[in-house]
Amino acid sequence: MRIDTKTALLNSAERAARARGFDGFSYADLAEDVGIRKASIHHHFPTKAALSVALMQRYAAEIKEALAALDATHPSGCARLAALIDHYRAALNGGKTLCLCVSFSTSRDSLPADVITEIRSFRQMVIGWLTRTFELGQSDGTIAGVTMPDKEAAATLPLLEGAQLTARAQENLDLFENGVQLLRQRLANPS
Amino acid sequence: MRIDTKTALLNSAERAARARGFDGFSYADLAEDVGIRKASIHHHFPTKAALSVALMQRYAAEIKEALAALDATHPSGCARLAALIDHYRAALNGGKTLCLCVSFSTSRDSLPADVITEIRSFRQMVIGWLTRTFELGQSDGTIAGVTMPDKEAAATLPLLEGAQLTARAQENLDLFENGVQLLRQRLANPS
DNA sequence: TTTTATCTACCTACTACTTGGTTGGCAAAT
DNA sequence: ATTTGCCAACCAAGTAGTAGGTAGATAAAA
Repeated sequence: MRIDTKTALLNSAERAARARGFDGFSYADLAEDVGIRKASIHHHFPTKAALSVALMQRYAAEIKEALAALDATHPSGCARLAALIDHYRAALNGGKTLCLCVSFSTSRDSLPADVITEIRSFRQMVIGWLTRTFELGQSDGTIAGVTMPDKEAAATLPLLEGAQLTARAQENLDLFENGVQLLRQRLANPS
Repeated sequence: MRIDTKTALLNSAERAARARGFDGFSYADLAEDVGIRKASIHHHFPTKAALSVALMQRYAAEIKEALAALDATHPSGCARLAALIDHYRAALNGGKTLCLCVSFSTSRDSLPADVITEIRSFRQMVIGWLTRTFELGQSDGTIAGVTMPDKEAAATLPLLEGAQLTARAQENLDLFENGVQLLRQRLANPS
């Protein structure tokens, strides 16, 4: 099944951005990857800034769906949290890529204001989800030691992102696991 | 007092790298900042890769000294940890810069292998220091809830780094504080 | 002390690409 | 007929770097 060029470009750009950051890839990289001329990309994305907006919006929509799916398929707080940890681990692609939000954050000065706003919304959304998850884990007793779910959430997202960074720098998933080990140990019995 | 050009270049490059990442600044930026011709920079740093090595080595040496100074001036576990948290907060420069290690991590594909190795050593050094700090905090009773100092350390560095990322993306120090709030609450009475 | 040689650190001019983008055109699909 | 999506050709600015040269400082020799 052939996908449309615009989607192929978004996929290619996302891989590149998550591996090398916004300043680390160019339209020439995408052109080669997708198999069209560099100038043709402008038909779909007139500027690199526009591309970054599209990337971030798509990424946020996708994780929104993913979080909803986690809610639907995991009944307990601990199971949900474990699933999110695994989601962040999987986003590493064996240590080759980061979450888009993370990779964009260090080159935020190169990004349009819209994307900075989207990044903020993205993090707020995930922290909101984490807050509810810690609340659930507190009430169903499957996450140990939760006294302030909102503060747990506010600490957990930077932990996941920082652990991604470490693992990405060394291309080593064990380093992600080292970072989240204590958190995993608080989970009753994720299933 | 005039500093030597090489040091001025390192200072300029460090500011730029910590603000915009390795791929986000060029020799032209440094030339303008320091006030010499771009081509002259090659006299001091033959390649951008060599510059990155020098930057990382200097940064690691500086934080090594900083950690030793924290040890000397803060007798309790909680005081030391609080001081490190403040160090990472101060490295944000009001939200304008990141720790060099963090800013380099997302563009690690652009960096020489030596720097990747240095980044790993840097993080190990900080985690080692954190481990000893949590051990101290456990034995002197000034950090609450420490059962496994090494695992605490392994979680704390990514938390600090992730919290930096969040604050940098939005240029808002409150977001750093939100991330480390729970950790701060475990500190008895830092002084 | 003066002169000479060497070193350091800068310069100009240049290289070979590379970057994100513009423009006009054409072929295929609708 | 119109729209979509690609092309080639091009643009101006930018990238990391090379090479030869010069001025000033410093050290060594006369």
